Amino acid sequence: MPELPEVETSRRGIAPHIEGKTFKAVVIRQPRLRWPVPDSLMTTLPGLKLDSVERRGKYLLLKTRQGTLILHLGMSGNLRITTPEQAPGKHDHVDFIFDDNTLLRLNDQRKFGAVLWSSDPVDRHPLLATLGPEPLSDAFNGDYLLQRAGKRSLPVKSLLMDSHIVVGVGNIYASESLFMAGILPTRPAGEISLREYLRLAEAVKTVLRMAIDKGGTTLRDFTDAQGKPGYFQQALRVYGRVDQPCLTCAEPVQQIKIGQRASYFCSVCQR
DNA sequence: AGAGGTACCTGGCAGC
DNA sequence: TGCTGCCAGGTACCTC
Repeated sequence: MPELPEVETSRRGIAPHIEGKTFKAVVIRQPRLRWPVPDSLMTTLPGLKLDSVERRGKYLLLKTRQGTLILHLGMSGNLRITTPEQAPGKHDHVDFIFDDNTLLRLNDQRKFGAVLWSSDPVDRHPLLATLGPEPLSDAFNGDYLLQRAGKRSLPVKSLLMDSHIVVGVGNIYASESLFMAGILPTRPAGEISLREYLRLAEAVKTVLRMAIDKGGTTLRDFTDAQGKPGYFQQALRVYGRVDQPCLTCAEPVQQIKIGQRASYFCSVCQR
């Protein structure tokens, strides 16, 4: 799925088309996503003005004065700006139609995504309240990582992918950031030095910023709001490159499983 | 508290 | 061709 750069690409793609417009109708073709899509959206949303499209971690927040529509793209979700004349495809589960007939369409083959409504302040929603800091904020830095790692024994890659530690870093960018920082993904989080965590925090920021600049990574089906793929996959240094030469030292890139997820690294460049 | 595994779902691919 | 098993960008929830 969409990790932070892909969600941010979606946000930037949809925002200019829908901000300031008023919801006219909601069509729910498939309510069985990660959690049931609430029926009440069909009566609650029409007539509400969308003030802004924001992002918290991998959640998109469509804010109105009366509450916030929370969208999550799961592993395979996509948002598309289109029109009601465009017939829905197989996995087009929910449509949001605005007063000028602009249509925001959620497609999600694997149905791990979510569409929820929060009438309370959205940062207090149970899914958002316990999230870690944004990786591109000053709150995320080497000192913070060292403090959160404590004496924990879990692999540093798993720490980085825990949204309660830091949001937005998924399986691709965890491998890429650890490569850039020169740290083995298997190292116990509690045994990593401040110096290394300072490097790691900077690497995470750099990798995410570069990926956002390229419109995200498209491995199979991620596209932006206009249906175009991202281009960061061309810049991946280790992810998906098992047995291919390391771009720094030519040693073959290795693949192992960490917490059931494929993890890629160079055993020479990362220590 | 922390670590590890399972579950949700669809579809593509390798291997037999 | 068809079956089986495995894999995929996430993450809440369960058990130990």
